[in-house]
Amino acid sequence: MMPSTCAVSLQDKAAMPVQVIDGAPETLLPSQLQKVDLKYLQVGCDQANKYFQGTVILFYPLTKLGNGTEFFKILLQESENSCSRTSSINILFFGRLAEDCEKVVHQGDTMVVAGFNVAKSFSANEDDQHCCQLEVSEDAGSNIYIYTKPYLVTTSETASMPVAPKYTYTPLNHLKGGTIVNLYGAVKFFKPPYISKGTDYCSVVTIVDQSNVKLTCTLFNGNLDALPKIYKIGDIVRFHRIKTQGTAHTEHLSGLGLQLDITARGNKAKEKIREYNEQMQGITSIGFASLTFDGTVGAPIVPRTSSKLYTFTEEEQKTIEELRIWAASNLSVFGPTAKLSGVQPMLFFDLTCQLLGKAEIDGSSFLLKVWDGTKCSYTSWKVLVEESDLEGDKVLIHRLRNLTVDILVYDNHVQLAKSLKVGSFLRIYSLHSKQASAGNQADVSYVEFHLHGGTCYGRGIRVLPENNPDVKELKAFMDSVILTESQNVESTSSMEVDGTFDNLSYQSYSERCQQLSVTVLTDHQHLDDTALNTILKSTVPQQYRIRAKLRTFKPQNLYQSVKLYCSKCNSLQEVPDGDDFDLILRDSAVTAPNPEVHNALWYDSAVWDAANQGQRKIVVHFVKHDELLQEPEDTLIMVEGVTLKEIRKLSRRFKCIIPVKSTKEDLELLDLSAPFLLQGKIWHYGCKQCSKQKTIQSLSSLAIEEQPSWEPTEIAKVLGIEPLQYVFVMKFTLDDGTGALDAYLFDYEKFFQIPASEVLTSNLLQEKMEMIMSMLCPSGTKLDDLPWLECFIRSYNVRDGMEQQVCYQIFDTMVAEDVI
DNA sequence: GATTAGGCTTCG
Repeated sequence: MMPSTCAVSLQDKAAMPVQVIDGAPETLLPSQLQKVDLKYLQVGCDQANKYFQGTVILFYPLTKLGNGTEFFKILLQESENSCSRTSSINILFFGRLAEDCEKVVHQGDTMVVAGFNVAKSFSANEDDQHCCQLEVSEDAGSNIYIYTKPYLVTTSETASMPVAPKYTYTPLNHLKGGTIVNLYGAVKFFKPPYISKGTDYCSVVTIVDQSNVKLTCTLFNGNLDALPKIYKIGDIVRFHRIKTQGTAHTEHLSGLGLQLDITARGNKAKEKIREYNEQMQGITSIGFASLTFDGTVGAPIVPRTSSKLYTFTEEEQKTIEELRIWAASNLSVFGPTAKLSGVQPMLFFDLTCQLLGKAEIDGSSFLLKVWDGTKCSYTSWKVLVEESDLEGDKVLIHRLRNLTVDILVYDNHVQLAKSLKVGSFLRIYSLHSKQASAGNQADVSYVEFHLHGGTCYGRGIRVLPENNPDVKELKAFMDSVILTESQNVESTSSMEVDGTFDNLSYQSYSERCQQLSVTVLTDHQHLDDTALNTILKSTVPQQYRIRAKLRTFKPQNLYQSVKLYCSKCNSLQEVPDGDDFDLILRDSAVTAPNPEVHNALWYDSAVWDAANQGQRKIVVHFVKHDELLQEPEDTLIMVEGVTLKEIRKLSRRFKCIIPVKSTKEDLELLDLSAPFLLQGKIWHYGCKQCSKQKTIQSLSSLAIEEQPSWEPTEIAKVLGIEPLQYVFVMKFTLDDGTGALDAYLFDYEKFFQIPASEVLTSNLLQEKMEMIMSMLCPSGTKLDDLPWLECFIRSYNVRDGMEQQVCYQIFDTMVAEDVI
């Protein structure tokens, strides 16, 4: 190959059909050669001494024809756009020329084709492609000159390249339909790239320039990066090779020899060419390229592009700055951006944020957990999601839970949302902050964040690069937030007992806290914690997972926490103490036993004289089974005339004891202030309000059963008694630093793993419960040093006369096993 | 190898 100098004539190089020359084409071409204009190119014209010059837009793979001849095809765009609607033409290479050319040609090269045949094109189906094609081969004496990128220079090369770019830019008021043009404009409106229903990404961009004429461009590309990187209204764009379609279009068809061609392609083609909405529009055509610049006046002029090669001159810098200045005063660039702290309900706004977590909700909705370093001034909703479905750093999400908002994106945005990487910075356009409040609590409202389906108003999501100035600013702010936050964590951790936390990461600290939780959830583990202040502001009823400390509890005397509860009338009552029972027993002992009711079919009766107690007689009725007495430990007895001391003694021996007294006709239960059944240390009471007592004879139905189990519930049932249940009722004052609330614990056995029915009669169980409470809430301890409790609570309304009150109840929670 | 969308807020 010849050295790349300019002082070489074409004739000297004629022996080499494909030449690569590093220089400007005009300086090398002999004067006798005439440049042809596509406008005047026709089949049959004499093409001797003619050459065509264009830019390589596209080339196809080298192939072999049926006869074995090498074949290569490129698309050349006329270097100086003649404003005709045909600006490009196919060049077909045959034989050695095809091979040689394929080896050296690059997209963007300028090519001069001399010595060609003109033939009718069978593949020119684009509106801007010429109906003819140029055929070149060695046999035809063709010469190809390739000028490597004389018009395409990078900014760094600008200084050393004396060749000025030849691009011309059409002002928007000078646009004609059906042309391929280069444009500058300020972005007045845009839709961030979204996945179209076809095969490409689509982005709609409306630009405007100093002529105040706007043009809406519909841009397609299979490669997301090839679409303009517009981040906000007011950005400046430069489009190369954009095709216009519009009103003036049909006028230009005449005289170009295209009318016939279109007719030949039928009505469908006509339909396609017809303008949309009688408006000029821009559309991507082959070779479309764009540069995007920040629209801020005075900001560095750094083009955003995926292309490594692009022209860029000082003159263009001037154009951009002029457009910036014009746009600043003529374009409303105040986008509806907002920080979370400034979010108002019922608003559409653009949010710049970082993605912390994501989760698929269903086919048409997707959850994004984001933050922007500020705290939403409204209570924002939390979308329930299985923890296992949530992608992201759960510790970080938990840590930033008060600064994080949940956004649901719908329909067409789901696919894009799925592809987002956790940690990336996003701008979410036209995000809807929707106020929601539930029913009777209109004053307690919260904000939901939706990115509705569709692309109206530019609704969509765009990933911002890390070097974006807004992202840089956001990151710096977030770093300061994290630092402040972690200092708070440090100060908390340094108070921890062993003092070894100080150098641990937040994650270790968090894990340690997790371990230190003295309670565990028995369900709902997948739910996120909700801050107490959020709960206090939220509608009722709802359920939450919380993490809080037990500041104090009531009653402090733990025996007072055990109550009797009727699940039928929801009443709670104190557990009568032994003295009450003793009095009732003494009272009933006054009534003499009735010997007439002794020894029935289903029980045997035995009478004793109470030692040293005068007239008092003790009667024990042994309930039989299958007409036989059972072993004492399986036996139900009914007793008359006993004292508390005696009945306790008996209850150690017999499985079940029913205290009774005699009437004239039968035996009957004592007053329901007394237990209707004693089983070991457990005394069973019935609800005075709900019980409808039946006769003692009803017990016989149980006695005849094959294996009478003497279950208290069954005994109660046949006797018409509504049994009361032992429950722990306590009030926990919980505090998580954001707020405090009183939550009731209403527990039969689960929370403490101690049956409420047994605790009053067991010193061991009482000690155990005291120990547990001293673990949950050690007395004389500062809040910071208290252990964490993981709890599940529900809110509910309680009507007290005219007043309605919100209450909270702990459930599905138990004391951790290692605490017990 | 054409098609996609064609600005103008919401089911959730």
